Amino acid sequence: MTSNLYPLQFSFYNRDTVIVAKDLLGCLLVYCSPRGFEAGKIVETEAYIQGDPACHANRGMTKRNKPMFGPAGCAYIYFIYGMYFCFNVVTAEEGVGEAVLLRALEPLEGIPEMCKRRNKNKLKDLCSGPAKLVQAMGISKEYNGKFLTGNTLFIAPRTENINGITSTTRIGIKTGADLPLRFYITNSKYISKK
DNA sequence: GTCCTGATCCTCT
DNA sequence: GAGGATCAGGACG
Repeated sequence: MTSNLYPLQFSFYNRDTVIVAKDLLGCLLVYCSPRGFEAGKIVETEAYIQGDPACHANRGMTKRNKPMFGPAGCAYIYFIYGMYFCFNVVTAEEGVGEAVLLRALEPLEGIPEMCKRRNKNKLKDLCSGPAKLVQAMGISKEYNGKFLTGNTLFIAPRTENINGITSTTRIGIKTGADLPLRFYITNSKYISKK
Protein backbone atom coordinates (compact mmCIF):
# COMPACT_ATOMS: atom_id res chain seq x y z
CA MET A 1 0.00 0.00 0.00
CA THR A 2 2.99 2.25 0.28
CA SER A 3 3.82 2.29 -3.38
CA ASN A 4 1.49 4.89 -4.83
CA LEU A 5 1.24 7.44 -2.07
CA TYR A 6 1.70 11.02 -3.19
CA PRO A 7 1.07 14.33 -1.42
CA LEU A 8 -2.11 16.26 -2.01
CA GLN A 9 -1.20 19.58 -3.52
CA PHE A 10 -2.08 23.23 -3.12
CA SER A 11 -5.19 23.03 -5.29
CA PHE A 12 -6.76 20.49 -2.92
CA TYR A 13 -6.37 22.75 0.10
CA ASN A 14 -7.10 26.04 -1.63
CA ARG A 15 -10.86 25.52 -1.49
CA ASP A 16 -13.79 26.03 0.84
CA THR A 17 -12.74 24.90 4.32
CA VAL A 18 -15.83 22.80 4.99
CA ILE A 19 -15.40 20.92 1.72
CA VAL A 20 -11.74 20.26 2.48
CA ALA A 21 -12.66 19.03 5.97
CA LYS A 22 -15.02 16.45 4.46
CA ASP A 23 -12.67 15.48 1.65
CA LEU A 24 -9.85 14.84 4.12
CA LEU A 25 -11.81 11.98 5.68
CA GLY A 26 -10.37 8.70 4.47
CA CYS A 27 -7.13 10.35 3.36
CA LEU A 28 -3.81 9.24 4.81
CA LEU A 29 -1.60 11.30 7.05
CA VAL A 30 1.92 10.16 6.22
CA TYR A 31 5.17 10.84 8.02
CA CYS A 32 8.18 9.59 6.14
CA SER A 33 11.19 10.39 8.29
CA PRO A 34 14.72 8.99 8.60
CA ARG A 35 13.40 7.16 11.66
CA GLY A 36 10.82 5.25 9.70
CA PHE A 37 7.50 5.31 7.96
CA GLU A 38 4.25 6.07 9.70
CA ALA A 39 0.74 6.54 8.40
CA GLY A 40 -2.84 6.69 9.56
CA LYS A 41 -6.22 7.14 7.93
CA ILE A 42 -7.97 10.38 8.81
CA VAL A 43 -11.32 9.48 10.34
CA GLU A 44 -12.33 12.71 12.08
CA THR A 45 -11.89 16.44 11.35
CA GLU A 46 -13.23 19.81 12.41
CA ALA A 47 -13.50 22.99 10.34
CA TYR A 48 -12.59 26.40 11.73
CA ILE A 49 -13.78 29.23 9.54
CA GLN A 50 -14.07 33.00 9.42
CA GLY A 51 -16.86 34.44 11.51
CA ASP A 52 -16.64 31.40 13.78
CA PRO A 53 -16.09 32.56 17.37
CA ALA A 54 -14.07 29.43 18.21
CA CYS A 55 -11.62 29.99 15.37
CA HIS A 56 -8.23 31.25 16.53
CA ALA A 57 -8.14 33.63 13.60
CA ASN A 58 -11.45 35.21 14.54
CA ARG A 59 -9.89 38.32 16.05
CA GLY A 60 -7.36 38.97 13.35
CA MET A 61 -3.83 37.89 12.79
CA THR A 62 -1.44 37.46 15.71
CA LYS A 63 1.98 35.94 16.04
CA ARG A 64 0.41 32.66 17.10
CA ASN A 65 -2.21 32.18 14.41
CA LYS A 66 -0.20 33.67 11.56
CA PRO A 67 0.10 30.33 9.70
CA MET A 68 -3.70 30.21 9.39
CA PHE A 69 -3.54 33.26 7.15
CA GLY A 70 -0.78 31.82 5.03
CA PRO A 71 -1.17 29.81 1.83
CA ALA A 72 -3.31 26.68 1.84
CA GLY A 73 -1.55 23.39 2.43
CA CYS A 74 0.58 24.56 5.35
CA ALA A 75 0.50 23.13 8.84
CA TYR A 76 -0.73 25.10 11.84
CA ILE A 77 0.43 23.47 15.06
CA TYR A 78 -0.28 25.09 18.38
CA PHE A 79 0.32 24.45 22.04
CA ILE A 80 -2.73 24.03 24.30
CA TYR A 81 -3.43 23.47 27.99
CA GLY A 82 0.24 23.74 28.79
CA MET A 83 0.86 20.17 27.68
CA TYR A 84 -0.46 19.31 24.26
CA PHE A 85 -0.20 20.15 20.60
CA CYS A 86 -2.94 20.15 17.99
CA PHE A 87 -2.38 19.76 14.28
CA ASN A 88 -4.30 21.78 11.70
CA VAL A 89 -4.14 22.07 7.94
CA VAL A 90 -4.46 25.57 6.54
CA THR A 91 -7.15 25.96 3.89
CA ALA A 92 -8.76 28.66 1.75
CA GLU A 93 -7.02 31.53 0.02
CA GLU A 94 -3.97 33.23 1.40
CA GLY A 95 -5.01 36.03 3.74
CA VAL A 96 -8.10 34.11 4.89
CA GLY A 97 -7.65 32.66 8.35
CA GLU A 98 -9.24 29.23 8.09
CA ALA A 99 -8.07 25.71 8.86
CA VAL A 100 -9.09 22.10 9.45
CA LEU A 101 -8.24 20.37 12.73
CA LEU A 102 -7.32 16.70 12.49
CA ARG A 103 -9.01 15.02 15.43
CA ALA A 104 -8.47 11.29 14.95
CA LEU A 105 -6.65 8.69 12.84
CA GLU A 106 -6.93 4.99 12.29
CA PRO A 107 -3.34 3.73 12.71
CA LEU A 108 -2.03 1.86 9.65
CA GLU A 109 1.76 1.90 9.51
CA GLY A 110 4.47 2.26 12.12
CA ILE A 111 2.15 1.06 14.84
CA PRO A 112 4.92 -0.25 17.15
CA GLU A 113 6.50 3.21 17.12
CA MET A 114 3.16 4.81 17.91
CA CYS A 115 2.62 2.47 20.84
CA LYS A 116 6.03 3.37 22.15
CA ARG A 117 5.49 7.10 21.95
CA ARG A 118 2.02 6.90 23.41
CA ASN A 119 2.90 4.23 25.96
CA LYS A 120 -0.33 2.47 25.02
CA ASN A 121 -1.02 -0.87 23.37
CA LYS A 122 -4.59 -0.65 22.20
CA LEU A 123 -4.96 0.50 18.61
CA LYS A 124 -7.95 2.58 19.58
CA ASP A 125 -5.98 4.57 22.16
CA LEU A 126 -3.21 5.64 19.82
CA CYS A 127 -4.73 8.42 17.71
CA SER A 128 -8.26 8.98 19.03
CA GLY A 129 -7.86 12.68 19.78
CA PRO A 130 -6.08 15.72 18.34
CA ALA A 131 -3.24 15.76 20.87
CA LYS A 132 -2.93 11.98 20.77
CA LEU A 133 -2.34 11.73 17.06
CA VAL A 134 0.33 14.43 17.20
CA GLN A 135 2.10 12.46 19.92
CA ALA A 136 1.66 9.11 18.18
CA MET A 137 3.02 10.35 14.84
CA GLY A 138 5.85 12.17 16.55
CA ILE A 139 4.96 15.43 14.81
CA SER A 140 7.07 18.28 16.11
CA LYS A 141 6.06 21.90 16.31
CA GLU A 142 8.91 22.56 13.90
CA TYR A 143 6.37 21.87 11.21
CA ASN A 144 4.27 24.85 12.19
CA GLY A 145 3.89 27.00 9.08
CA LYS A 146 5.60 24.43 6.85
CA PHE A 147 4.06 23.10 3.65
CA LEU A 148 2.50 19.64 3.67
CA THR A 149 3.07 19.20 -0.02
CA GLY A 150 6.60 17.79 0.25
CA ASN A 151 7.59 14.17 0.75
CA THR A 152 8.30 14.04 4.49
CA LEU A 153 5.07 14.98 6.26
CA PHE A 154 2.08 15.04 3.95
CA ILE A 155 -1.46 13.89 3.33
CA ALA A 156 -2.18 11.36 0.59
CA PRO A 157 -5.51 10.94 -1.21
CA ARG A 158 -8.10 8.33 -0.33
CA THR A 159 -7.22 4.83 -1.39
CA GLU A 160 -10.75 3.54 -1.02
CA ASN A 161 -14.27 4.87 -0.81
CA ILE A 162 -15.72 5.71 2.56
CA ASN A 163 -19.14 4.57 3.63
CA GLY A 164 -20.60 7.78 4.90
CA ILE A 165 -19.87 11.04 6.68
CA THR A 166 -21.58 12.11 9.86
CA SER A 167 -21.57 15.81 10.60
CA THR A 168 -22.15 17.07 14.10
CA THR A 169 -21.18 19.76 16.58
CA ARG A 170 -17.59 20.26 17.65
CA ILE A 171 -15.96 19.07 20.82
CA GLY A 172 -14.19 20.81 23.64
CA ILE A 173 -15.13 24.38 22.80
CA LYS A 174 -17.61 26.80 24.33
CA THR A 175 -18.05 29.60 21.83
CA GLY A 176 -19.61 28.50 18.57
CA ALA A 177 -20.19 25.03 20.00
CA ASP A 178 -23.52 24.69 18.21
CA LEU A 179 -22.11 24.90 14.69
CA PRO A 180 -22.11 21.54 12.83
CA LEU A 181 -18.50 21.71 11.72
CA ARG A 182 -17.23 18.36 12.94
CA PHE A 183 -17.10 15.49 10.49
CA TYR A 184 -16.25 11.84 10.90
CA ILE A 185 -16.48 8.56 9.01
CA THR A 186 -19.78 7.12 10.10
CA ASN A 187 -18.74 3.61 11.05
CA SER A 188 -15.19 4.22 12.18
CA LYS A 189 -14.15 2.71 15.50
CA TYR A 190 -11.26 5.12 15.80
CA ILE A 191 -12.97 8.47 16.30
CA SER A 192 -12.34 10.40 19.51
CA LYS A 193 -15.92 10.33 20.72
CA LYS A 194 -19.40 9.54 19.52
C1' DG B 1 3.32 43.95 34.27
C1' DT B 2 -1.17 40.72 36.05
C1' DC B 3 -4.98 37.73 35.25
C1' DC B 4 -7.63 34.33 32.96
C1' DT B 5 -8.81 31.08 29.56
C1' DG B 6 -8.28 27.18 26.74
C1' DA B 7 -9.84 23.38 19.47
C1' DT B 8 -6.94 18.20 25.87
C1' DC B 9 -5.75 13.97 28.10
C1' DC B 10 -5.11 10.99 31.95
C1' DT B 11 -6.15 9.06 36.36
C1' DC B 12 -8.70 8.19 39.43
C1' DT B 13 -13.79 7.03 41.61
C1' DG C 1 -18.20 11.60 35.67
C1' DA C 2 -14.91 14.74 37.94
C1' DG C 3 -10.67 17.05 38.66
C1' DG C 4 -5.82 18.04 38.03
C1' DA C 5 -1.74 18.91 35.19
C1' DT C 6 0.59 23.07 33.37
C1' DC C 7 1.80 27.33 30.31
C1' DA C 8 1.42 30.47 26.16
C1' DG C 9 -1.44 33.85 24.20
C1' DG C 10 -4.41 37.56 24.58
C1' DA C 11 -6.92 41.19 27.11
C1' DC C 12 -6.48 44.73 29.96
C1' DG C 13 -4.25 48.62 32.61
